[in-house]
Formats: sequence, C-alpha cells, structure tokens
Amino acid sequence: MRLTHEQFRELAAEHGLAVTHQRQVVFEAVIASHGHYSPEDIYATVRRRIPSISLATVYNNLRLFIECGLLREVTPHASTLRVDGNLKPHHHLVCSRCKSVRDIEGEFIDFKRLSRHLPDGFDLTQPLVEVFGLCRRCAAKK
Amino acid sequence: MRLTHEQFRELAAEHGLAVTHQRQVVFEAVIASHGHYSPEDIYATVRRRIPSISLATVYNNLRLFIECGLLREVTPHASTLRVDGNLKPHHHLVCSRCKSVRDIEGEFIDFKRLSRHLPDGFDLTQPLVEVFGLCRRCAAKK
DNA sequence: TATCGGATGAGAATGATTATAAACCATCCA
DNA sequence: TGGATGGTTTATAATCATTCTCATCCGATA
Ligand SMILES: [Mn+2]
Ligand SMILES: [Mn+2]
Ligand SMILES: [Zn+2]
Ligand SMILES: [Zn+2]
Repeated sequence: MRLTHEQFRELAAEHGLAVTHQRQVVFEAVIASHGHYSPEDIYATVRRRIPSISLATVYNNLRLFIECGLLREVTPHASTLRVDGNLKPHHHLVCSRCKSVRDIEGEFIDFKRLSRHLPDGFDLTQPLVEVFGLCRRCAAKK
Repeated sequence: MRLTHEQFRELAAEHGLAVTHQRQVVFEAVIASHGHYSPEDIYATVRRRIPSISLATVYNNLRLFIECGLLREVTPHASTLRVDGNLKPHHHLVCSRCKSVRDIEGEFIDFKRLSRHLPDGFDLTQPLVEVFGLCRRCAAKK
C-alpha cells in the first residue's frame, strides 16, 4: 500500500494529528513493510528518505500512531519479565491497557480448525493462548 | 504449595541443577505466589528470608527455571517493541523460542464458550489472540 | 508574512537486564 | 573429616531499549 499526501492528510485530520513530513514517511514505512518490525528497523528504512530524522521522532510517532489506532502493537505485554508458577497448562487473559494477566479456564480453542491454518512444521504440542481485551477497570475509564 | 527440601532436591536433580539455599527459596517464592510477578517482586519476597540475596541471583535462577520448564514465562514475546501496519483484525502465531510472529487466519476461537469464562466486565469487543508454539526451525533444533 | 503551539533532533537520563570477576559453597573423593 | 573442584553468588559495571529535556524548527492559521 502507498499513501498519497492527501490520504495521509485526511487520516491525520481524523485523529487530530498535525501533518509533518517525518510523520508521513514513518507511517508509510510501517504500512509498506508487511511485517512486524522494531523501531530500529523502521528508523533504518526511514533514514533512506530522511537522513536527518532522529530515532526519538520514530519512537514518538510510533507511540502516537498506536494510541490513535492507526497502527497495532504486536507486543502488548508488560515490558518486563513476569513468571508463572502455575505449571498446569492454562491460558491467559491480558488487558491491553494496564497489562494485567489473569488465568482463564475452558476449552474455547478449535484445534482442528486452527491446525488447518498452521504453517508447515509449526509445533503446537503445548499450545498456549493469550486473549487480549480490556479489563473492567480499563474498559470503564476509556 | 510448599516444597520440602527433599522435594526440591529431587526436582533439581531431574534437571541437573545444583541445590542451593537461594535457589530453593526463589523457586518456592514463585510457586507460592499464585500470580504473575516480576523479578523485582520475587526479589522483595525472597529478601525477607535471605536479606543478603542479590537481584542478579533472582534473575539467574528465574531464567534457569524457565529454561528447564520449571516455571513459565508470562511474557514470551520479543522484549522490544514491534509494530504492525496490518489494520485488518487478525491473530498472531508466535514462536516461543525465536519470538518470530506470523499472521494467522481462521475462526478457531469459540467466543461463545470463551465468554462464559470471562471475568465480569471484561471487554472483548476487539479480541486479539496470540497462539504460542515452536516454529519449524526451532522445533527442529530442540 | 507574522505568530504560535506542537514537532523535531541531539544527546542525556532512566530502568531493566546481563556481564564480569572475585569470593563462596555444595559435592565428591581420599 | 579435609581438601580439591566447579558451579553459584555477590557487588558492581556495562549494555540496551526507551524516554526525557530543551533548544530549535516548522505547519497551520489569520
Ligand atoms: Mn498463569
Ligand atoms: Mn500481524
Ligand atoms: Zn486493564
Ligand atoms: Zn522459532
């Protein structure tokens, strides 16, 4: 996908964001990437078009886009290590906003259907699933 | 759950780990916690029993336990931010070892059944699901 | 074109985690 | 029981991703 200057201007207006050259180029780099990349990756790409851009600007804009819902965060966990002493296989329910984690019971995965969509050789012997949403408290605030 | 010295000794032997006092106390702290805590949290707990213990020891042993499968990591993503320009709702398949992320298609979640197990007020309007396993390459190595 | 508030860039600061190296100690064996 | 051995612990330094600070810049509006 390639955005015209005009399309990005409209998107930005919808979300109350000022239109700057850096912002447009960062956004386009992510959209065009078709992957799940890090800020450093994006930075490297964007520098080819704007050599003077700063890494902080990339971070700023990625955060901004994520908050607006213009981009999705692939790593929506707490940013620090958490460990679990519950060794019984179980799934987790995670709040995308406050990052709280709860155990969740129940057989709600259709493994037959899931396995049809797995890439060849992917090992799901001990499948773990995390479901993301908003906990009651965070849903109320929003 | 509370482990006797003897039980921990057996567990450690099974996994080829030396038995030390610090190691036992760290492990017990996690098992007893019934939650999803950070190394700092565990450190605070363990210090009540071993005031001289070092934070590095807590990190060392948590890592070790996770590698052995004695504990589970609640945050099995890459430790740095990743962004996704694909705005279409979709799910992810994540390799627990190399942290690679792939999009996955298909309706393999039984939301009716899932919602029966949700805590009251949890908002799943835009559900995201991550399925963890081992990619072909990592499954081959192991 | 002049003004103003938000955006940018360079570099410092922060915070989590890991690396280093010396002291320590669990285990094994004489 | 004492002594060697190698893995473990500790204190601290180093690293790395990310955020902060603030001076400068620039896009939007009139
Ligand atoms: Mn759990
Ligand atoms: Mn994706
Ligand atoms: Zn929440
Ligand atoms: Zn892998």
